[in-house]
Amino acid sequence: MNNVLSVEFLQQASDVIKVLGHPQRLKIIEYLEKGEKSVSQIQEHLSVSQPLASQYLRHMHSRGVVKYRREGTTYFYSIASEFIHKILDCISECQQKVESGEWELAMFGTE
Amino acid sequence: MNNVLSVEFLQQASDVIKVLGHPQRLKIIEYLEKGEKSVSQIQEHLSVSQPLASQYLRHMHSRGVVKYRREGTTYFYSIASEFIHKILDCISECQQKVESGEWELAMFGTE
DNA sequence: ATTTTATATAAGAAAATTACTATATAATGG
DNA sequence: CCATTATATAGTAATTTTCTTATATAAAAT
Repeated sequence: MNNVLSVEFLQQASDVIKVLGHPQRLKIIEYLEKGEKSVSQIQEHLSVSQPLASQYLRHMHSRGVVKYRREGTTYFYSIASEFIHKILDCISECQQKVESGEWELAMFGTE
Repeated sequence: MNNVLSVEFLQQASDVIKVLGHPQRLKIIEYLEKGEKSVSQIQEHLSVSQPLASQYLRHMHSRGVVKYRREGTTYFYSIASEFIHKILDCISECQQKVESGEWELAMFGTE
């Protein structure tokens, strides 16, 4: 618990976390929690253009956040890492606390 | 658990998560887990210039990630949100799994 | 073979982030 | 009052990210 994060781990973890620090990509992750989805499903779910959806997924894939399975011309994407599941659990839990008024998320934010 | 994250929450959560998607800022958070620290302590811990440390902290403060307490000319920063504690727990836990070989963090990454 | 469907890739403009240098503020000690 | 200490703020160049438009690929259907 009091383990010091190594420099290497800090870098790797940041790269993965950065993927989630983006509303649309976070929404994709949340959507994929329900199970694998095709690019067009994801595209519709986000209401973005096809290349943008594809670009999101390529980006997420290159960071080890999602993986895919191909079936004909269709690509089914899914969450690649247990780490992502854990983080999303944590975020969902947080939302519940925030919605119940127990926590606040943005307390300052008057930059 | 199957709760859908709201658009508003997605945006807010992303803003907070984005703060952590940066090795130096993540290192600050980790350091602050031990308790409040002054700017100069943080500066030394990261080996960065004073303005850069201050800028990191201002940035983190504006996103509700850290708070501060003033004592004379010294500012003591600390973690502002339970959410951050939770996320860091999650990350630490992940590091342990990764170090033990149970998980992999970056599986693809051949962009 | 040609067209259609599903998705990937490329290239570039616009916007945001990052980190630097220089300067300002505010409390403290002499 | 002046110097010092601790930190904040401003301005800015360099880099990175983001999103758009245009084009390519590859399987499937006609």
